[in-house]
Amino acid sequence: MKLRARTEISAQEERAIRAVFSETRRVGPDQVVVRAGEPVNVSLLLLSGWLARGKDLSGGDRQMTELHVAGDFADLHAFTLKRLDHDVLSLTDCRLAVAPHQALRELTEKFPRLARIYWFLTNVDAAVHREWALSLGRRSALARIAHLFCELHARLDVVGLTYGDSYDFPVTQRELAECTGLTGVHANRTLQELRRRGLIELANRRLTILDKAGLQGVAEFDPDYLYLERRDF
Amino acid sequence: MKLRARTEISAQEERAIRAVFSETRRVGPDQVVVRAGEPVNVSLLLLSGWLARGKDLSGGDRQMTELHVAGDFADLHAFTLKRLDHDVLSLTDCRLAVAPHQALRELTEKFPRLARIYWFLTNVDAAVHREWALSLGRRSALARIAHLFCELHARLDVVGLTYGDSYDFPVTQRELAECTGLTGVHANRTLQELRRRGLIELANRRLTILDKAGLQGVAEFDPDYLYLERRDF
DNA sequence: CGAAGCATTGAAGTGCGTCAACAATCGTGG
DNA sequence: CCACGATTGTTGACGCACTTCAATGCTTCG
Repeated sequence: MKLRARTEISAQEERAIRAVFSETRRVGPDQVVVRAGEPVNVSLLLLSGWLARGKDLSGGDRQMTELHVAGDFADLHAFTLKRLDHDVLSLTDCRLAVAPHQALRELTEKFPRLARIYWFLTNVDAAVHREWALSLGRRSALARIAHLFCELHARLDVVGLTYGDSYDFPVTQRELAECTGLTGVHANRTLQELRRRGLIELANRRLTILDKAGLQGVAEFDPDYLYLERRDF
Repeated sequence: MKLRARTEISAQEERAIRAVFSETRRVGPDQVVVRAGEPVNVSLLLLSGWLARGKDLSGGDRQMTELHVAGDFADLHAFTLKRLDHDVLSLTDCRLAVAPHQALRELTEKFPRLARIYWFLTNVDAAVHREWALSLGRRSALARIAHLFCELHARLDVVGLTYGDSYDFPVTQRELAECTGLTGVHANRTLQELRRRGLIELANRRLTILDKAGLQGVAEFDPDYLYLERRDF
């Protein structure tokens, strides 16, 4: 569904893609799904739930580098890297489809177009990293959180997980702070400021964007970096 | 040279790679080499000089997302993305080799192994982005700059551009600040603190690491994220 | 040689961090 | 179904790392 939002996938390609996944796996919340540094020979497609990628410093501080939702190939880059420089963490219960690298290698050799599509997906992840770097380096706390909420709405919309201007947001304030380079306390105060301005509602793990133009304005959000438009490969 | 530092390249592969580049181009310092959003159908291998990738906010603030040195394929990800979400900027005089995407496509279809190698290179760029996100989100100004100096030493070493513990560093303090999410003023003060601690020397666009263990300690630098080890593809 | 960019310094301000306490909610076992 | 501990969210007081503004000297280069 996520691929078809961007390009045509033939029946033959779809069969080949489905054949890559050897099994599905379930993990509970707050698990280390893949640990940094360990050799990996499979990649994980997230079917449901939320994952995060995060790097730790020795002092205990953690920086998330991306959030993943259903449809995301969470560690496809491990196909070429063979180990990860960060942990993959489950934020909720998750269902994962497992793609052995050997099968991915055969798929991409047989279907160079699919290789380009998967390569593209990892490059979009890199584009998300760059946008986060811009947030972390130059945006205020208010704009960082606003921007993240805009990004997630756009990405969840692709896979049909938005309900108008709202979506499930099962991320704790501490985790949100770990994404935005803030402390939990300040993330809390910033959320309250977003509420006070009438931009969002956030309660019971459900986020509603009350003023989309206002939120996007605060964030200077422009979805170009998500490369959502349809295209040839 | 950069590829051969990591893996074997056969004579046949080398010929095919060389044939991809159609021409070389020169640009002066402080030029926009590729502008965000514009369609691109070539990628640029940096032969000499320094490039940066940067994103701007409306207020005039700029965040660099990566620095590039000789041997780097500065916008290889454009091969799959077809436009960039950021500008590519020249910091110095640069020589660039131009790789048309059509030729890259033929190369990667004919040599799936080279496709994986190039895919790998873009994924290493993403790993650098993640490390920068960790710096921007969680490291102090001192650690951010120290970390960048460690990263550049490791990367320049691969292509033979270090002289022991020093290397040419033609980056202004303003540009350094744009990389590290600081103001120029604070980058200046932080550099002085690094000098005061006897960790570095920086003068005449030449950086010398006086205390490598000390600098790496301040930065919590671990080169694993650069994926420099030799490997099969 | 002059202008423009770059590096440096000082003084003052602020956005976010830290510490600490408490409230609300969740999850789990009895 | 309730009890209770643990996690999450909220609030206040205070501190500090970094920013802002402004001025001055230093390079660089046409």
